[in-house]
Amino acid sequence: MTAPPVVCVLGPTASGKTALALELHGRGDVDLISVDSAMVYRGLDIGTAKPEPAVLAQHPHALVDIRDPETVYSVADFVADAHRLVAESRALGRVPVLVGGTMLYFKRLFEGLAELPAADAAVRAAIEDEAAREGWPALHAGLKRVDPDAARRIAPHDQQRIQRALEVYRLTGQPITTLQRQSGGPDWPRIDVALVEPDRVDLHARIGDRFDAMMSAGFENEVGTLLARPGVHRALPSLRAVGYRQVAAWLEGECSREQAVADAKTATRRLAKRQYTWLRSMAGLTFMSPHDPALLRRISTQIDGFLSK
RNA sequence: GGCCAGGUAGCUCAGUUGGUAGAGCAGCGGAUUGAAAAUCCGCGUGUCGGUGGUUCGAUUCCGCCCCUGGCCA
Repeated sequence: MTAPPVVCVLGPTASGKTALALELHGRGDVDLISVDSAMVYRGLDIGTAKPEPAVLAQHPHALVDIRDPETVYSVADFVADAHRLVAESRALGRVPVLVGGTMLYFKRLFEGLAELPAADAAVRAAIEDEAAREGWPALHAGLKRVDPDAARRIAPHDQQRIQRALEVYRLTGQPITTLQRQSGGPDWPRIDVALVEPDRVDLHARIGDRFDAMMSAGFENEVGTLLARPGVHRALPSLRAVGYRQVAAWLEGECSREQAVADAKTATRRLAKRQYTWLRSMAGLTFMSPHDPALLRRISTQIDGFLSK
């Protein structure tokens, strides 16, 4: 018997991925695995467009609600979790369906993640301290001395990447560029689908309407509840997610509600734009429209083709 | 109907003493290896309301028309 293929459904925010996932799950031999850096957090529900608990009970999604919002989930955590879940699923002869919009997670899952040290809070704090005094371009210049290749591809104000590269160098004594060479992806047979709304204007309209609906559904209370947790603060990845960041700014008096709503919609549109950029850069994707009436059948036929081989 | 103020990028506006125009926001393109819904890099996208006139040349000056807002009737 051939091992089942791995189905990957990638799509920008508000593109209809969840609806497709639920339909695919109806096949019966499918295990859903979420690829979403925000849905991993418990308590981030409305703002992440997470399916209702009743829906999740009927159509279980792995990697949803697996972390508290005061913790950090990383691409390395995801890659490890996804490998384990995919292996478990295929060992049972079932079809793993990875669905989501966090393109970096897909990219690193497909191409492999180098063996690098995990984030180190103390080292990061030290680097941030230096940046506050000298500015990121100064740290970038320092990076240039130990890892010229990294400095060349990282911009002088790209604080996140400068910080990571310096962190890895301080922890290992080796340039991140050298360490990143060792990586390779799994050799699963894959069916990769990019679910993309053909008209960006329509997507923008949907994003606006969806955020308004989130506000009507009590999104500000959700953010308020999160902020009330003792360990939660706005610098956390969970609270920096689109929508959460803008509403938190309003709730803490930095802007009006109206401004927060407008900013949240803008941030969502920009997120979608970056997701389109990822999709265009990734090879081997089959682009499909969420409006395609034969969408489910087309994917299902491909899965059956693999299974009958 | 009369008077006044406006009409310049998707929006809010600046500007050109006459040489076809630029900011902010929005938008678009790109990068992406343990925070990625993050973090960065790049790009003005325009019948200067319309139409005649003056001029070598009009978005700019003049006439008429249209539209918007305000005041007076």
